[in-house]
Amino acid sequence: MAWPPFDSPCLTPPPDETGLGPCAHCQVRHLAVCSVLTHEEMHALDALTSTQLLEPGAVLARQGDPRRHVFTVIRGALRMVRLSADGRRQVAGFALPGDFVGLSGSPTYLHDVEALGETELCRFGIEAMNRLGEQFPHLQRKLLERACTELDSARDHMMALARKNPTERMADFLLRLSAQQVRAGGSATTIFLPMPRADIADHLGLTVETVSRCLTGLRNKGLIALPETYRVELQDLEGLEALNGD
Amino acid sequence: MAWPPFDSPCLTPPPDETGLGPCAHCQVRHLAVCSVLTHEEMHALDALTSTQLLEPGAVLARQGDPRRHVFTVIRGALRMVRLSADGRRQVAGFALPGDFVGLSGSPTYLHDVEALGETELCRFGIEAMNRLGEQFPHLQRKLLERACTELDSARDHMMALARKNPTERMADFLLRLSAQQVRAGGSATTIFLPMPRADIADHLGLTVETVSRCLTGLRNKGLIALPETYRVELQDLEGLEALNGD
DNA sequence: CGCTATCTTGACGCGAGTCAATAGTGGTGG
DNA sequence: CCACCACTATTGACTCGCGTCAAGATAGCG
Repeated sequence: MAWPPFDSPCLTPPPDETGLGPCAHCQVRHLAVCSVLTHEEMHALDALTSTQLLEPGAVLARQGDPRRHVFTVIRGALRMVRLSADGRRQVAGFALPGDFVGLSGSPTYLHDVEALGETELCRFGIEAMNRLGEQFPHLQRKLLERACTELDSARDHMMALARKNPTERMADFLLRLSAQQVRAGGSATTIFLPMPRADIADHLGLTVETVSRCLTGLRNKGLIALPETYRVELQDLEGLEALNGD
Repeated sequence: MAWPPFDSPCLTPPPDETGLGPCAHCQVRHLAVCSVLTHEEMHALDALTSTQLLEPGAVLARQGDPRRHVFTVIRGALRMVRLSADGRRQVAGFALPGDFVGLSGSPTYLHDVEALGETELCRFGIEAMNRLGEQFPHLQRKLLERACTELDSARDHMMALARKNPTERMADFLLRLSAQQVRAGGSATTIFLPMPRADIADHLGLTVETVSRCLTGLRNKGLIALPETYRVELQDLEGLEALNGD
């Protein structure tokens, strides 16, 4: 399988000469749930986490496997995929740097979790996570906040799937990616797509062909440019927002 | 507007002769998040809650209003409705007895919340709720669990909206209602629909006509019976599950 | 340089939306 | 008690947008 060429900045932590643990140097700490912990509290975290490096396409978790770990994405991207018995595919979402993966009430994973491009992440055991949550109520509070935010965006997406046409869904998707990139300190208008068209299609409840047609449609209207297959320039944010509707 | 005839059992709390507060007598305590609190802890709750009775169609919250309260449904049912600028409508979900309404990260309500039939609920201020969460970490933990469960079911529903045909969505919906009723101690096969067809349609991303056609289709296949407009008999659970797919 | 996988573009058909008519249901007032 | 009205649900006929199928274009990789 061919993968989108990844250009994530290489964020190797600097050598530790401060006596602080690796978590204190974490490149995505300001984005991650761990941001609520003090330096001392993070020492407890250091003992419970390990970083993990995934090759493009590597499978982190398989739908149905016992759910033993949760993750924070440090670099790269993940996709969460559900496959039904008859082969229908749905991408529940993508996780970018700073995102927390694993908020679920199920004892087993409900999605395959796969790396898009080379991806680095931070792994916690679920048990450890729960103990940590009881130990540090503000961490649990932060997790609740995250869960609530994700609920809001899941409901937004339900609205899109239920009531928006393909072009509107595409605009919605691009704007969400843009916002996510801005939060991570990136550009609002130059978007890098870490996933192939098929993933976008399965995320938006469309086919690859329709995704392609929508993109060229938006290009022909002058709302976006497509300098490369995996890069989108948002040329008219207001136009896109108007399209997106509400 | 005409409303489905409600037949919720009348669950007036018995007179208090035990010295315990009203929360201890709550009819849905075993279903609600409050179930994790001890009798003593519930005294703190008694001081912060008030029950509220809504007429059919009453509006509890309006999309865009500042989000000041959260709720537990005691009797009846609520719908959460989002309306876009151009009038497209989506019902994000229904809340039945025991359900907690208000998990969100937004400072304003993202949905209209409206009563289906006469509905009784328990109201908490958000501030009070947050303080209570810090005071009782196991309550916050329970809220996190709820949020995670809701996330799972939101993602299930995303899969349905993105990849299932109308009949499959209908089967999925009926089975979810059935499961919800079982949890509340009701029958698995005799389902009461507290909402009109338009709400089902807007929940499943369909039109009223399609909902109607799907129901008669399922009836003609012998999977369900429709003794009344607002009552469904599930006559072949396995058949429905097979239809639902995955 | 050719192989393979992805993306794009085109032609066609079908399933669900739209529009319209009919049937049912509950509420009200004569 | 029944007639009427307003509203919801059901059913039918038609339309069209998106999925399906098929053919090229493009790009990464050996």
